[in-house]
Amino acid sequence: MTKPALPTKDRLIQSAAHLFRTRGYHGVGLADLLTDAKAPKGSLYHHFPNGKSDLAIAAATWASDGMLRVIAASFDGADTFEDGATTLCYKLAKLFDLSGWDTCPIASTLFEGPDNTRFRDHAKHIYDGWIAEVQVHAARLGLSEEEAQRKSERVFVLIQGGWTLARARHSSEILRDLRHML
Amino acid sequence: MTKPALPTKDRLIQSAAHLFRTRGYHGVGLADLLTDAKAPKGSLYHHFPNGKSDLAIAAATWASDGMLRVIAASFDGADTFEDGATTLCYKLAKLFDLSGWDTCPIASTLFEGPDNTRFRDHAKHIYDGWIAEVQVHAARLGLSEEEAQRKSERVFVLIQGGWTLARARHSSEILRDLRHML
DNA sequence: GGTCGGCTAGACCAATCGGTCTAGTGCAAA
DNA sequence: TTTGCACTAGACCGATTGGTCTAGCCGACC
Repeated sequence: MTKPALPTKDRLIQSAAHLFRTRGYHGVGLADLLTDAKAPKGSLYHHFPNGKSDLAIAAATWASDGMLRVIAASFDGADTFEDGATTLCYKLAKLFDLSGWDTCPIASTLFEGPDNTRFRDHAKHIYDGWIAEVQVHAARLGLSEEEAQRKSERVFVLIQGGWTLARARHSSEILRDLRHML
Repeated sequence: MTKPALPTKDRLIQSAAHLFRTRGYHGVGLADLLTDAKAPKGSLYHHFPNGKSDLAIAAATWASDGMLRVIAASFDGADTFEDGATTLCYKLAKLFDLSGWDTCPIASTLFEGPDNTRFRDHAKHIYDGWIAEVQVHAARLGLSEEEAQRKSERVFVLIQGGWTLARARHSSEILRDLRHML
């Protein structure tokens, strides 16, 4: 579960991303976190002066960067918007199976934090970033600006909802079926 | 926030549903719960021998029953499936605004509990119940069985994803826009 | 009137929570 | 070699956690 080659800060971020995703922000104690990351408490508060909440923000950002890469990879070789979106659904289905059927890493981390406005603002920022990324590809693939916006929001909504249902069912099938709802 | 007329058990369930929805299962302590419900600890463990986890299941069930009523009310007077689904979107948008922009009560309660299989199985059961309810109305309104299944799953996915985005944005607009994605 | 059981009431508990603080390590620049 | 700083290490803290347990209230039935 741990990667001894990585620097402490990165190990903390990745452990946090993983644990928050599976058990939620409040469901993870510092003890679990530090054990998983093989780091002492002092290191946590050195790298993240505000402790758990700072770490949660960093973990969500890190997870979001990964998602942005998946979106880019899905659309980069695509000929049409539908092709790209379909590839994205398949990639996420595979990711879902590999991850052990966890929740959306952003929602599980940022939707229940103590410092509500800061967490929620960050979630909004991250989600808007995903939609914007899809939108860029939509525009590049020939959609009008208005169409690009509408369709990228729809892709986000479908994926978010599909992921939730997939988690409840322990099956990635619905994620692949999303391609028929584009 | 509390309804002194209601019996203790119901007050506990409704307080739990409300608090779990806003802060998540682990984000709510028994102390908050009991204060909000104006009940002593003894009553909790009398009505729910397994404590917090039993209460969470009951609260999710109660919230789900409300959702089933909203679905039924939306489709009952509808002439077409699209009409019913559109009404549902509007009703949920209004509910979202009234609720103070909370999360889906099922996801926030059941997706991070300690006893993972029991909680997740219950979430699946509830979600499948919602989809089944929509499906019944779809069939009644003339859709073929296969179409009814596909469209009811789609409605669920859209609502679930839309709700998440609405929460991040603190705006119910996207929920109303879902009608264009049906 | 007595008693029995559903329910309330909250003191109490060990365990765990997030966070602070001091001491020490090890590398890099002077 | 010495100094300084980024970082590690974990003991320690008060507060809070979920849960147990005993005592007693109070209305219903005998």
